[in-house]
Order: sequence, then structure tokens, then C-alpha cells
Amino acid sequence: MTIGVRRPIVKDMPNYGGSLDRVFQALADGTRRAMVERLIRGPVSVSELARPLEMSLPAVMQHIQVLEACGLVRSEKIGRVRTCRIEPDVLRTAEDWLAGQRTSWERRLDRLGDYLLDDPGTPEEGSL
Amino acid sequence: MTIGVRRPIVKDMPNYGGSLDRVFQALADGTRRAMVERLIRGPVSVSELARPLEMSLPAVMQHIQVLEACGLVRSEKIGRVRTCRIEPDVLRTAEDWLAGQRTSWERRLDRLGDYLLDDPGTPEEGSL
DNA sequence: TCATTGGTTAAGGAAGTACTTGACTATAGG
DNA sequence: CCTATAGTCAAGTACTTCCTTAACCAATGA
Repeated sequence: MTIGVRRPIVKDMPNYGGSLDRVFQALADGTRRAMVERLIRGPVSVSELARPLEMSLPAVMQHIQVLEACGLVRSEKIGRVRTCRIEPDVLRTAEDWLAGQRTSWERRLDRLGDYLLDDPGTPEEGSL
Repeated sequence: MTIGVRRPIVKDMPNYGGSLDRVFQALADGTRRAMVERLIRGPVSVSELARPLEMSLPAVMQHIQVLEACGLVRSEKIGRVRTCRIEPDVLRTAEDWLAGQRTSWERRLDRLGDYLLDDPGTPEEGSL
């Protein structure tokens, strides 16, 4: 269940410590998304988190570990119960990346629209 | 490189055909995110996509297949060159899920604030 | 005190992921 | 026609992921 670190993907370009890798990877599992949805409504214990899920407790623990490893969740043990709470900032990181792509896309569409409307010159596709 | 379909995660609850699984899984890889970032700027051929990446062409093809399998990218072959373009709607699907979580979180915080400010009654944590 | 509840650890296995190399097909251009 | 370019297919491999079972420990609470 560990998530490894890989070498840089694109030549001469940092990859933000692969944190987006870990966050998206964490969210790529329906069980973990269900946990996030539950945690968004408020902190809960491990067994509370586990109750609606059709799997063993250790499996649930491993999912929690993945969520904690990417900073999406924090937990604290008091007595014998471990209470998990969500860390919304990390969720935001992922949302920001997505939003960034969308706005780039939208700006590109705008430029493309302007070009089609009022300039009969011949700039290349790649420059748009 | 195939992405399988699993059984329902939470009892008696549909999982939207696992499409979020596939999208987040696709985005969990830095190479594929780099491809998305490139594609957002405009359609490109496979080898164009491959150029900045330090891996073999077949590897690049496999990443493209993952992106196509979740609907994030479409491609069309004309002559001997395959041109890939992004499908922004699917990107939006992921963004929407994230945004939904954030707004749930924010609404919960509001309710919590109201409660702390003006009601000395005793509603339970879970009801907030 | 002693069973129960809540959680944890360790080990193992089936399936999935991210590459590789090598061989191969199909255009495009001279 | 012939070579280079662009892409594809198949197989193999190292590693990761998701889950299991079988112990096990540590706080409750009767």
C-alpha cells in the first residue's frame, strides 16, 4: 500500500514532490472517496468509518494510512479510540490543479475565438 | 495498464460506474498530468506528446490509452499521424466532485459557527 | 479481574501498473 | 521503388495496490 517516488517526468521540470500524485492516487479509490465524504461531515472513529464498508478493519486502516500519507486526513488516538478528521487544504490542492487546467482551456478558447473573429493572418496552431 | 471495475464500495450505493476512479487514477500519474497540461494548450500528435518525456514511445501510447479509457482524451488518426485532443468535460467531473466536498465542508463550518454563536441547546456532533 | 471493544501488526497473495525491448505495419516523400 | 517517419502489437518484468487471515495489545466497563 506504499506509494513510491519516481524520477522527474518531464526533463528539467520539478514535480512538486509528487504530492499531486499521492492525492489523486488516494482519491482514485471509491472506498477512500467514501471515507472523505464521511469525514467532510465531521470527525469519526475508525470503526465508525469502517461500519458501512464491506471489508475487514485492517483494510480500512490501510486506507486511512494512505489518506494520512498524502495529508488528506489526520487522526489522533484518545484512550482506545482513534478519531479521524479531514484536512481540507490538501483537497484544495487537487481542486486548484484541475481549476488551473480549466482556466487555461477557457483562455485558449477565448484567444481562438478572437482570432477567428478579427484576424485573417496566419499564426500557427501551436502559438494559440 | 488496464483499469478494472470493482464491486460496490458502500452497501446499497451506486458508484457512478467507477468513472471517478478512472479519472483520478489517470491523473495520479505525473506523466499523464504533463500530457494533459500539454493537451490543454492545443491538440498534438503522439510523437509531439512524447518528445519531452523520458520514456519509450510504447510507454507513451499506453499512457494515452489510459487517458482515452477514462474519456479525458480523444484521438484521431489521419494518414500516419494520430492527433490527440483533450475532452474538458471529464476534467470537470473530477473538479466537481472536489468542489462538492469543499462546499459541504464550508456549509458544515457555517452551521457549526451558527451553533456556537447563538444556540446553547445540545444537538449532537453527527447532526451538524 | 476478566471479557469485550477498538485498534494494530505482520505476512501473504491476486491483480494491476508502468515501464522495457523487439518485431512489425503503414504512410509520406524523394 | 525505397527509406525514413509515425505509430502499433506482444511479451516480459519489477513493483505497487488492495485485500485477506491470524495473531496481538490496550483501554473500558460490568
